[in-house]
Formats: sequence, structure tokens, C-alpha cells
Amino acid sequence: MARTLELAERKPGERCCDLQARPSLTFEEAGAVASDFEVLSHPVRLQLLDVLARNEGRVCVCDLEAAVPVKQPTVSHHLRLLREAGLVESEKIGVWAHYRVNRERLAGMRQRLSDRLKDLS
Amino acid sequence: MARTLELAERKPGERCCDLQARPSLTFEEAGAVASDFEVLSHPVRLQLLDVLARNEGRVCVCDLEAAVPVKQPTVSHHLRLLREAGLVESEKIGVWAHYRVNRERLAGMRQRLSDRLKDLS
DNA sequence: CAGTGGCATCGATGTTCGTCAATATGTCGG
DNA sequence: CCGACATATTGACGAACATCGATGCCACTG
Repeated sequence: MARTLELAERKPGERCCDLQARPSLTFEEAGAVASDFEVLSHPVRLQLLDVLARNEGRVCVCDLEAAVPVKQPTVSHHLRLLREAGLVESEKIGVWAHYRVNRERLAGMRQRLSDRLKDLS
Repeated sequence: MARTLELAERKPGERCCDLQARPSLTFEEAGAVASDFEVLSHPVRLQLLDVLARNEGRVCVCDLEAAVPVKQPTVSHHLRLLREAGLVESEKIGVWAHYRVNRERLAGMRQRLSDRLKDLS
């Protein structure tokens, strides 16, 4: 470290290793943002959200299963992740489970992510 | 399938399994969007982008290393992913590598992701 | 109340990801 | 050209993730 400071002093135009650049995001804050992105970072989950978004209110799992290239347990798995992220909700009606997007939550996430990306660009 | 159609006929208000809900995104298109989200879904990468965004033009790797809680090879690894995604660029100056964000690319990605999320909500 | 069908959960498996020590590469000063 | 340093790359390893068959659970039907 003392050595690298010497180097910096020798080249005053450069500012290597004397910048003390600190992120404005803590690792924990960054982790929270990252997990927002994470839930959206799988093709099947995006397709599920897509189908739910264009079919207001009531889509059962068998319809969702037909819309994506994975089997039913995998669909259930991804729906659980979306549910835990608050992006979708489900209601049991008789034999069926009807899923719908939570547009409010989704809009909130969009706002948050857009703000974050704006900070970066 | 024939069976489930019978069920649907018995309960005409319900529309289970006769919806033929097709996603507007193919799996491949969804994969492309997903990989945009993916590169942003790690706390270290977000912290690196953060530091780069607030230090116009010239941040060397040792500064970046100081800003995140992982070792140098891991920093290099994440920088490579960011580079491959087009979000940052690097220039070798003497011993040092100076990194900077590509604000144009970043803005493009922001636009794309925001549009996608708008479609969903 | 036995059978069926829709959905969730479990358990096993293969794959991808994150991390770091070790090492390679290239640059500079002496 | 030798030693020190900044960064990249490699290789190994554990952790996390995606997938699916098997199974469980519940609602409904006959």
C-alpha cells in the first residue's frame, strides 16, 4: 500500500489507489436490489408473468404449464418464487388454483429498479 | 385433456384449461431478457457499477477491489461479466487498468427492462 | 367412500455460479 | 534483466439452482 502510494505520487496525473472510492450502496443494500433482479432473471418466470399479465385475474396452473417448456412441478416451483417475491397471488377455487399478477407490487418493483439504473447511468 | 375439457364445460363460468394462454414471449426471447436481468442480479456487480458510475472515467481495479468485500480475482471475474455484457469498458494504462461505465449501453438496458416491466404491469 | 384429477411438496440429480489460492502475463524502475 | 507490482486467468471446490419423478393432499364425482 505504501508502495502504491509512491507510484501515485510519481504520476500525479493518475489517481490509482488514492481514490478511496466508496460505494454508495452497502453490500446488504446491493443484495436487496440484486434479489429484485434475480427473481426476474429466469426465462420461465418471465413467461409466466407474461401470461398472467395478459389474462386478467384467473389463470390456473394447467394453463400456465401449457405455456412454458417445463413440467408441472417446475412450474409450481417458479410460481412459488414469484409468490414469495410478492409479484403474483393465488387463490384456491375448488380443484384449481387461480393465479394473478399483483400489478401494484410489480409497478413498485419497476419503479425501484428503474431508479437504481438511473443512478448508474 | 379431454377430461379437463369436460370439467370446464360443467362449470362454464370457469375457464380452466380451455384458455390456451400463449405467452407473447418465446422461451428464447424470454432468455434474452432474463440475461439482461441476470448480469444485474449480484450485489458485487451492482456495487462495482455504482462506484464506476460516480467516478467518471478512470477507476483502477485496486480501487474497485477496495470497494467490495471480495478478493481481486473475484473482482476481475465480475468485471469480465460486466464487460461481456457491454456495461463497462476498460483501458490499459501502464500497469493499471482503468474501467468506466458505458452509459449509453446502460441507458439502453434501462430502457429495455423498463419497457418489459411495463408490459407486465 | 373409492377413484380421479389438479396442484404442492419432497428427494435425487445434474448443472451453473461464486469464490479464492496459485499462477501467468505484462509493465515498470533500478 | 531482475524484482516488484497490477491485473487476468486457471483450476478446484462448495453452494445454490433448475429440473423432474414420485408422492401427498385435497376437492369433487359417481
